[in-house]
Amino acid sequence: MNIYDISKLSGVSVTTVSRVINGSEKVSEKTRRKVLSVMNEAGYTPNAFARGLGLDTMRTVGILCVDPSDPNACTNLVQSIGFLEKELRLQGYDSVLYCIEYDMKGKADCLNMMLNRRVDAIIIVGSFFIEANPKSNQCILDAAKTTPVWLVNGNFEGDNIYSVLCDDFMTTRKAALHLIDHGSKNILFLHSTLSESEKRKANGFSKALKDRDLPVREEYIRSCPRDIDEGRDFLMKLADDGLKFDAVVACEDTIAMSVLKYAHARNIKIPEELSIVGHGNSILTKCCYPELSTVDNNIETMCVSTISMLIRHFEAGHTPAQTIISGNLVHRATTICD
Amino acid sequence: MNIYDISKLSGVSVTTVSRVINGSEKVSEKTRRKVLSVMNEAGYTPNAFARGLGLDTMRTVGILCVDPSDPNACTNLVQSIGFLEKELRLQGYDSVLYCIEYDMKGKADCLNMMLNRRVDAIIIVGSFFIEANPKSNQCILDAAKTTPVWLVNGNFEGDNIYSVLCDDFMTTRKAALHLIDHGSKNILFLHSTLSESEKRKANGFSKALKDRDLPVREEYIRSCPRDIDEGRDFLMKLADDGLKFDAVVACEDTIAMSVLKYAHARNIKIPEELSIVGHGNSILTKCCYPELSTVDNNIETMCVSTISMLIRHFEAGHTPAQTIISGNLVHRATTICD
DNA sequence: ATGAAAGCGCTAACAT
DNA sequence: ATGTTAGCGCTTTCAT
Repeated sequence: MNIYDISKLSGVSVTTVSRVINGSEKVSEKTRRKVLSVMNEAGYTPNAFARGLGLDTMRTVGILCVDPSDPNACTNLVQSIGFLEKELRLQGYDSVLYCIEYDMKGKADCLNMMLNRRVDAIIIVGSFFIEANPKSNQCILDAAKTTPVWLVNGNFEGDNIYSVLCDDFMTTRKAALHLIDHGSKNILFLHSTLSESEKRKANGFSKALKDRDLPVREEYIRSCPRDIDEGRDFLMKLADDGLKFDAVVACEDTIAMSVLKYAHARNIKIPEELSIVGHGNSILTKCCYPELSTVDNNIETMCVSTISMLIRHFEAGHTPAQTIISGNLVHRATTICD
Repeated sequence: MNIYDISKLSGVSVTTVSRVINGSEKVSEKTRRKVLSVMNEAGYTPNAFARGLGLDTMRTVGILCVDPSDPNACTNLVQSIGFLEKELRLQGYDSVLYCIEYDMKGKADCLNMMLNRRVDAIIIVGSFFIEANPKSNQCILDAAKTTPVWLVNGNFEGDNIYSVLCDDFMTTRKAALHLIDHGSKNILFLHSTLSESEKRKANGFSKALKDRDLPVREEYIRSCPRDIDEGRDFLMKLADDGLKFDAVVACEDTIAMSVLKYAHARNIKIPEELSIVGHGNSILTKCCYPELSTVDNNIETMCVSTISMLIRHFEAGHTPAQTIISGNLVHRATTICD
C-alpha cells in the first residue's frame, strides 16, 4: 500500500495525497476528508524511507551517552537519556542511542554510524567524551563538519559544536566554602578520570581554599576508583597512609558512596567527624545512610535547554556556542548546616 | 557525492559500485581496489535513506522502555537499555529509544512511531507494559501484525510476540523459603503495580508459605509506593496499624530501600529483627546500609538472549515464543545466612 | 565480471 | 485547488 494506491482509491493525484499527509492548506476540506478516510480505511502509513530520501531527513537525533548497563555509570548522565529522548519526541524527533563504556571504545565508530545514518544532530552526553588526547577528539570535529554536535555537560570548542553545561566551578567552590566555613580544615577532593567537568570542579575547589587563605595541597586532590568497594579500599589505604581529612568533596555521588562505606568500616561519625558532599543529586543520595548532601547540577534543565536550542538551531540556523546553567547545593545529612 | 559520482570517477557502472559497497564476490580484485580507493578518497558514504527505500530496512530496532530519568525507575530495567543497545550494535542494528513513564502515557503512540519508522523489530522492556486492561494491550497485538515484538522480562501471548523472562516464581519462592527456614514467621510481600512479573513473584511467595504449611494472609501482600520516602511512611503506617512483620520480600530494590529507611527510623535491627530481600541486584543494594540481599534476575542474560534470538528469528524466520532464565538469591547483609 | 535500466515511495517545482 | 512529472540514491533483475 503506497501513495499511488491511495491516490487511485480516492480519485485524486499523489500530490494531493501528499498534501493531505503533510497538512498543506491548499486542499479543499472535501478532498481532505475523502483522502483521510481512504488512508484510514486502508491502514496506510507513508513510507518513512522514501520520505527520508526525498527530504534528506528522517527527523532523527543520535545520542552518544554513558552506558546505562554499567552499575558505576554516573546516574545523573543515565537520567539525561530519558530527559533528552522525551524532549526530542515532543518536537517530533526520534532518538538513536549509542552507549559507550568508560574505556571510550567505539566512540569514533558510533559517531560514524550516526553520520552514515544521516542524523539531523548529534548529542554527546558527559564531559568524559572529551578526552585529554586531542587526537581522540578529532572524530568529534570531523562529525561536526557535516552535522551539528551538542555537548551536554561537556565543553569543547569547534565549528558547529555547541555546549550546554553546569557552572561546576562556582557550585563546587560554593560547596567547598560551605565546608570550610563550617569547620572543615582538611578537605579531600575526589575525582575519577579528571574529565573537563571534573577539572572545573577541581578549580572551583582550589579557588575556595584560596578564598579562605588555605593552602592547595596536591595530596588532597585524588583520583578514586569508580567501583564502590574499590573506592572504599582506596580511602582506607589513604587514611592508613596517614592522610588526615575531615571532609570530602566527591565529583560523583557514586564516589561519595565509597566514602560512606569507608566511614562505616572505620566507625567514623558523619557529619561530626567527616562531612561529605557528592555531585549529581541522584537517587543514591536517598539510599545511603545517612542521606548524602550533594551538588545538584540541574541535569534536567541542561537537557531541556539543549533540545530547545537545538530546535531553534534547526529553525534559525544559529545559536550561542555555549550555555551555562547554575547548580545548587542540596543539604541532606552528611554536612553540617545551620 | 552519490553512487553515480563514484561510478564516473572509477570508470565502472553503478552496479559495480553497489557490488563493492555490499561486498559481493562477483567483482574482480582490481576493480574492487579501484572503487574502494575512489570511495575512500571522496569520503563517500552510501545514503542510508536510499538504501532503506530499496531494501525496506535500515536495520533498526525500536526499544520501548522505562524512563531512565525517573529516579524511582527500576534500575534493573534501565540497565537493560545499555545491554540491548550494545548487543544490537554488535549485530549491525541501531536502536531507537522510546522512554515511557509509569503512567504508560504515550505507549501506543510510541509503538505507532516505531511502526511508521519501519523498524525491523520492537523490544518492550519490563512487564508493566503489559497492563491489566486488555484494551491497553491491543496496541501491542496490532504492532505485532507487521513487526515482531520481543518482551524482555514480560509475558504476553500473541502471534509474532516473543518473551524472554526470569523465572520469578521459582526465585521468589526460594527467597521466601530461605527466610522461613531461617526463622521468619511473618513475611511481608511488597509490590508496586502488581505487573505480570510481580504477580509471578507473588505466586512464588504464596507457594513458599504453602510449602511450609503457613497461611497466605492478604494483609501481608501489599502495594508500596515507588517513592522511597513515601514507601517509608507507608511502612510506618503499616506498623502503627498493628501489622507485625519480621521479614520483607520486596519486588524491587527501590522498595527495599524504603524498608531500610523505615527500619532506621524505628531503630529496628537488621537482619536480627527484620530480614529484607530485594529484587534486581542493582547498584542500590551496595549503597544502602546494611547492604541489601537481593534476587538477581540476570537481566544481562535476558537481554543477550533476546538479541540472539531476535537475530536468529531474522535469519531462520521463527523462534520459540518463550524463553525462561533462572534467577538467584544474592546474600548480603539484610538476611541471615548460614 | 560487468552494465543498462526499472523500481522502491515520496516530495516539490511547475503547470493548469 | 489540483495534477504531471522529474528527481532523491540506492538495489536488483536481466542481459551480455
